[in-house]
Amino acid sequence: MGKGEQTRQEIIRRAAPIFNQKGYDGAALSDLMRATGLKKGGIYRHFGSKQELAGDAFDHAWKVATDAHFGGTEEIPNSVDRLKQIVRNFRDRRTGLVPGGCPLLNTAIDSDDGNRQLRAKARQALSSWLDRMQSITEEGQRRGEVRADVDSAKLATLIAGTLEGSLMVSRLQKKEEPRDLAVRHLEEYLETKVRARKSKAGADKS
Amino acid sequence: MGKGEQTRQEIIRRAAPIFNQKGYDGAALSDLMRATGLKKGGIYRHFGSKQELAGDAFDHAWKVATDAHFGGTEEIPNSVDRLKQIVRNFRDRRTGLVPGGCPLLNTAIDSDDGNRQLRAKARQALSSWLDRMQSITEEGQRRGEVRADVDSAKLATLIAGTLEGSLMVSRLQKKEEPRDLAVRHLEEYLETKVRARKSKAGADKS
DNA sequence: GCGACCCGGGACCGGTCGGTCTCATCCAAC
DNA sequence: GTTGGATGAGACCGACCGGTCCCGGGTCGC
Repeated sequence: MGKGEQTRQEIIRRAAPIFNQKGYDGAALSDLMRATGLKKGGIYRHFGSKQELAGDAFDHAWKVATDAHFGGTEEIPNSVDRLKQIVRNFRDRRTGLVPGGCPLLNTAIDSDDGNRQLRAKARQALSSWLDRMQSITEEGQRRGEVRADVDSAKLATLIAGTLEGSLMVSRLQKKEEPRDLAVRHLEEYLETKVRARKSKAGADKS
Repeated sequence: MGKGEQTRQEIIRRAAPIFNQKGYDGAALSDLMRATGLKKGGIYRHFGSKQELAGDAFDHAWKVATDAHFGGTEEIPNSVDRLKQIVRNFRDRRTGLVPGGCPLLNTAIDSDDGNRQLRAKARQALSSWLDRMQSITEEGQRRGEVRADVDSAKLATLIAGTLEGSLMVSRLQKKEEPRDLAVRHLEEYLETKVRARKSKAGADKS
């Protein structure tokens, strides 16, 4: 990686919190200049536009977040346990994330008017998140760990929505309780409505 | 109501969708001028600052929303039924609302950095919303319609968080399904975990 | 019919926005 | 040591920002 690419990555790393905290319009070039220590010329050498930089910054923030939430859960053998761990990570693994709250939530609201590119990125991020959870659920169904009557897409949507909503409430109240509450609620839901019962015979159809 | 006050209200009505869709910074005076048909002088005669107008616009949007969601539910005698109706209204009563999505969600994210005044308004709106749902729950407990072991504050927070999160997902996906999903989920939750069982004797402690 | 006042138009202000361009400097290859 | 591309500084641009102010006109009460 040459020096140019190195600088580019550094700009992205420094700019991501600004965009995540202030939104696209709120993040002025002057803010980005202060955060990076570069002047306009220095920044625009590496990015064709503010939009391009914002897009890369979102990708970075989202990658950091998903790595934190999914990382290390591949080793959990049981699908339901894995989903529960992912949900818990949402509450417990907050350090190292890009400051400013969930990039998806922020960008979704921020790009609700206009900003096509950012909106597309947010949509893609959401659907890839849902896909991952859906896949885990479906694998669990194949292995008999998840009830056959669970709709994997709906489950993923319910989890994502509940987590994101509680996150907004938590941020607004500056309290951790709402997030914790949502996590516990989803844990119980996963345990009682998603996990296949062990004892009862003939629960699945083969 | 004199002409001045009439104009003031008209400005608020016209400005509310702009702020709700574009956010505080995104709503330029030029946008507000176009929406109201007035020039700067005409607007600034009635409001001391953009902040003041934005605050009034938020109050208006929030009032419209809460009226839509709570309106008419006072007549429902059973508390659990009333909560269920409020939840359903969140999905069904979309017409007449200020365009741009939930003002609380938008303003909470929008004011996450800086903007103290708007943030305070969002916090107040949330807590008043929670309070109303909490009061309904507690009245239900007094009347034996709601289980005694339900934590009314936590229930209210869970409902609000779940609804808001699903709303964000719905808006991002431009689909109604996530919102419908959250409503159904909460309905079931209210029915199975909140409503007091009729049959079993000695369920409460007196 | 007159005077006071309420109202809105629109020129004007300093500041900041995103973006462009030129040029000095740095560093590495030869 | 020389040269050439990579790099970043910073002046500059037109547009637009929120906000102020004054003035003309309409509208009241009297």
